[in-house]
Amino acid sequence: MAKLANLKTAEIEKISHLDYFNIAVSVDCVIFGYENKELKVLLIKSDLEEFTGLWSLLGDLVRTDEDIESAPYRVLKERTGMDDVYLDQVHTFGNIGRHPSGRVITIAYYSLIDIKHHKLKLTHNELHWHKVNEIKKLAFDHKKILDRSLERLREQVMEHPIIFNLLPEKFSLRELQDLYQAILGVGLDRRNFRKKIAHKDWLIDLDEMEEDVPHRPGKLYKAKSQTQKKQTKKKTSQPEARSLA
Amino acid sequence: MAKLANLKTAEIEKISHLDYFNIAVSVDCVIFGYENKELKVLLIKSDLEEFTGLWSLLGDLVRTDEDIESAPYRVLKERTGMDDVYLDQVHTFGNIGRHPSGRVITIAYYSLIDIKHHKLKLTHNELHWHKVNEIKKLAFDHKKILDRSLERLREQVMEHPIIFNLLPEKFSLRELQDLYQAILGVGLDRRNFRKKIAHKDWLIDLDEMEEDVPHRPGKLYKAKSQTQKKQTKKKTSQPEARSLA
DNA sequence: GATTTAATGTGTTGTAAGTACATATTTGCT
DNA sequence: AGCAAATATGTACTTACAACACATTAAATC
Repeated sequence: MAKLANLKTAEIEKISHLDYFNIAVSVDCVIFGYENKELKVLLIKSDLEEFTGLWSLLGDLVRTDEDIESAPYRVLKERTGMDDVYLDQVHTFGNIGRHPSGRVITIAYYSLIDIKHHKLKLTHNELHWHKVNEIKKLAFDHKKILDRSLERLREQVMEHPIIFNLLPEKFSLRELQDLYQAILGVGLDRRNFRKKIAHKDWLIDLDEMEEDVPHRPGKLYKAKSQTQKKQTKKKTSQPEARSLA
Repeated sequence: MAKLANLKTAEIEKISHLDYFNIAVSVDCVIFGYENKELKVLLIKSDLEEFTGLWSLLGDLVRTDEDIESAPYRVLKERTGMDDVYLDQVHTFGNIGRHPSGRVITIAYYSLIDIKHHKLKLTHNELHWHKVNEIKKLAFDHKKILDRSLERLREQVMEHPIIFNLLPEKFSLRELQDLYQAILGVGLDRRNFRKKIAHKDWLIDLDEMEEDVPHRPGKLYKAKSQTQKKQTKKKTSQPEARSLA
């Protein structure tokens, strides 16, 4: 372990192994779900004395033999049993004092899963879904991580077809709109919303109707897969003057 | 160092210190500059045998007694002598094999500095500015880091007044447009560009003119500071239905 | 079976932003 | 004086966004 990064060699060799291998690396997952028109996040009771009574995100130390991208998948798999999940790296947090037991930096990921579809072991774990809106305080710096992740989700959800990971396979436009509203925290005009979604080329009309609803049933849609995209589009937009907005 | 992250206590205690403190943490800085209508990045000759002849980003291991956000500032200060720089975290890279000497994950930052304004010790360091467009290969996974940082810069530069960090204090609209074009890699219509910039409330008209240019001189502007923003604006837009575009 | 309720499913119109494009003006240079 | 190379600004067309109204459908109730 002679040379690391871009330090000059002489500089490095004065440094013992332990001087630099003193930072632990963890991942934390902000697992979003959606239920009853509310955005939720999966939390676990903190097992640290310093944080008794507080909830925290699901995380784990990164193993020395796994890519960091693999770590959040492993956490998700272990905790929810799901392994085909949407995951996106948000930010890395590493202030000196963020972990009471030592120097631990954490790489935050957010994940979108369909609450109904997973099989949590909610019983023996102290694992619960919490309404995002009602969370005031979390263990560690996890509230800050949550806030940042929600901010990122709000940015992403506008431009990328990821929101469907929070819904069952078939859904109506009303359900989709309710979900957008829950995430963005605003009300949307139904007619404008539908127009905007319609020309995004994200949906497939299933020619099926909602059932067991106490009103006129709406049409059901499912998300178009990546490969199904842009088949109806006339041409690919060629590189031209990009907007500055 | 008994309990870490959210592992169950029993699980933790089987694990020795060295099992988990085996990952080193570094930061790498993608330092962007602008010169001769071209976007450039500051690189150093790699001092690793595996990468002889290749260039790499400026980086260093994170010290155990500094916040991770402080590390890139330290690197910038050491290498360029500048300490009032724009820095933004981009992404954390941590594949197992990314560093030939051991397990090192790196947190990437990009920085925007005014090439003319800093005082590099370009002589005794093997430090040089490279045109971003012409970079094909770098040491480590630094090409991937560069690509990702440029992508982020392109996103940010549209919506936030950060581009001015690449320019001298006073600049003309043509210089600004050239810079946008260099970053975005596209041509922009001069008249539309000016209109768009004009209503962004980012500039102060200095009532000065360019000098020593071999053509009609343009007006000079400087960037409006954050506190000077929105004074001319009529009202703050209140929370309403957010766009989905 | 007629009425009420609570949704779905369009359509229109005004405004703001984006795009393409043309002409006159100012300075330095020869 | 005339040319070269920019600045500076305006207009018409088109597309996206926001606000808003009405007819339709199915289930539940009377």
